[in-house]
Amino acid sequence: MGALGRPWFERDAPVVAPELLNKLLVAQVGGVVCSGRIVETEAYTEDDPASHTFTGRTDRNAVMFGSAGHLYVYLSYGIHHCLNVVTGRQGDGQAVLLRALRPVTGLETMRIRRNGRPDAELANGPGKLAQALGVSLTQNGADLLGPTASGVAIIDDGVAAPLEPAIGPRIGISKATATPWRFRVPLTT
DNA sequence: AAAGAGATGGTCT
DNA sequence: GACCATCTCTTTT
Repeated sequence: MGALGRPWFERDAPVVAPELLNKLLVAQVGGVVCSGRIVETEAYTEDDPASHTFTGRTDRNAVMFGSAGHLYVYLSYGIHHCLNVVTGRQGDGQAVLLRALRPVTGLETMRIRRNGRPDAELANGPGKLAQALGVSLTQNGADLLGPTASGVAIIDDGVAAPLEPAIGPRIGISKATATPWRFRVPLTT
């Protein structure tokens, strides 16, 4: 139980992505605390054609070039928000996209935010989990390691990352589609 | 069960 | 003006 140190994140995204599995993402928005266990991630690096940072630093992706352990939020398709954890050394331009959570606390609020959708569909996608937690561009750049000062944090509650995560190609991209940088917690029996 | 299309807006060429 | 790190609803097998 406890916080992860910043050095823990100062490694390449493809290394951090599988290790983020089973960590808790906690968000306090509007006085309500919601949390979920991270069950699917994707890695994006600076020399990766599918990454927002591939063509260099811009206003939008500036956070990705910042220090590790911060939250990079962007608007996807003009409708949804997607949450990323910045990794690597300062100036690197790497991040891990959080693709799915298993809801742990704040289910009632999540159901409302997700418009009464079935529990299985509360946070089983990158846009869905952002909506369920109530996180949007307001939290872009938030420090995920501080004592909840930002309202969003990643916590290690002692559940280890899976020894053999399911690995596959990333989803929803048109470049570098063969790179196997998507990681999932294996289906439990 | 699978495939298709519309929504919707910031970012970049 | 094109392109999306998506989601949901509708239409078609």
